[in-house]
Amino acid sequence: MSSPIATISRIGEHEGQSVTVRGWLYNLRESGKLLFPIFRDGTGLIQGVVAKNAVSPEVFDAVKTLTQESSVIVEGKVRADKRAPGGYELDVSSVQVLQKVPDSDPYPISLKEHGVDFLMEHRHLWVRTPRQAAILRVRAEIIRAARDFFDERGFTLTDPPILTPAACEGTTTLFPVDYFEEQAYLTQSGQLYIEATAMALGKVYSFGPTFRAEKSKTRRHLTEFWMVEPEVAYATLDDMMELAEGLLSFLVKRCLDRRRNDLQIIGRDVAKLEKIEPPFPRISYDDAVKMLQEGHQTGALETKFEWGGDLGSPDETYLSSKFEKPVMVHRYPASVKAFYMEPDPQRPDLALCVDVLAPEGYGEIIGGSQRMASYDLLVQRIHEHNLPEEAFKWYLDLRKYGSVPHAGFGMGIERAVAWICGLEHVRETIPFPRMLHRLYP
RNA sequence: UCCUCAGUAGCUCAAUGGCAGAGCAUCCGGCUGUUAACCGGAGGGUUGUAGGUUCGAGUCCUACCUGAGGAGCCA
Repeated sequence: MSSPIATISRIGEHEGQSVTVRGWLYNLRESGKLLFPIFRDGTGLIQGVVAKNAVSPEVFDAVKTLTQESSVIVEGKVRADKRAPGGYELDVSSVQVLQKVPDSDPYPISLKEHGVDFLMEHRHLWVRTPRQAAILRVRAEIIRAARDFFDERGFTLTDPPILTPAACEGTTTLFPVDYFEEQAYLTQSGQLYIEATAMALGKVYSFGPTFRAEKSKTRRHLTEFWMVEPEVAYATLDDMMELAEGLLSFLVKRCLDRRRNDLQIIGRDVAKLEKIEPPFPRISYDDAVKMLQEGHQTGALETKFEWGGDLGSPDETYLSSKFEKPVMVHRYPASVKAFYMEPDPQRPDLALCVDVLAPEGYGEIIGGSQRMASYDLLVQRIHEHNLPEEAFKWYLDLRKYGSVPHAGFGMGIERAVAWICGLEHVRETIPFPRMLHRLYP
């Protein structure tokens, strides 16, 4: 193979030249003495053409007997052709088969439809299909964009620990870990720790995995997922809402700019994404309750929503369906929210918090709040929630030594990817999803 | 934890209580422009597991296992 190695996504740069493509056989069609192998290299697909009278019998035979996903290095001349899916074809001159998938044990994932369980059981192979690869590229773009967003705004990345001594919020179920014969847990949020680094560096963020041992079985849940969490000293709830709408708009715009082709492969209606720009609608919890009660009267919602409760999944879906942009619901009753949230000075029964609900029924993708600044009130809340004060001693220190108003939020990467890609389920947004009843592969 | 649904060929699915079937994949043959190619042929089965009803169970009943969707909780 003497010709230069080409990348399929940029094969057009080599039009008229002989190139080497290193990849796998995606599919093979034949018509008599013509073979149409389609190769993939991780960046795209290109159709090869092999005519029996144009190559040696060895080359023709080698391609003719190729099986799906066999690894091959092929050499050929790039030619523009309107009949080809990518616009270019490869006139194959030679082929080197690295490993042929045996006839006796063919590649399990065919080009036909498959069931969810089968695909999940073969996730290590499923990621090779063009649609899954496109989703993973969009995920990578969203992660890169999120980091760019915060880096460009003067935030410092500070990584919180993954092994923690106690629950951060004391609400959800944690995965226990034996830590040298001491009980430890996998983190469910880095928030408490980045509150500490925010007091050191001003504007910080974390990006890392989080773990929830909840027995949730829905299209929105994973037991292991990734979160981006900014935390800002001297910031208020309003600052956070502005930051959140800025972040989401930035992520969407970046995907439209750089991953439009992948969104097309996935089948995303990008017209809906084009509308995502600031400002986002802001509604108070009180307003949300009114809307939900109207929804019940018109028959759109089964149960009547009473003031004081947390929003359920159908409630979130209903609210978000009323807007084309993400909607920010703020100031929930303090009783349904976490212990560390600052009360609204106008109405102390409310928490200065916000949930951002993505449109098209994707539900909550961001949750944030202004954090409690008062030492005494925080101690009181820790007791009210029956949390061990000893474990929060260091956290209380932050209120003892130069306490300031501060705020932050967390965005679930997988939910954001699911929304931007328009997916039915978050399990397709991460290479190897961890769910209830799913630890393999 | 609760509710609903589903387990039949490697995959996707059929089969009124009466002989276990099709498409795809694999193999063989045909076709010089195929687009999840097409046409002809071949091989491929402990119907999730264990019991029960029946002359006879993939089908009906009971329990269990596995998975999916939803609720609660959350990002």
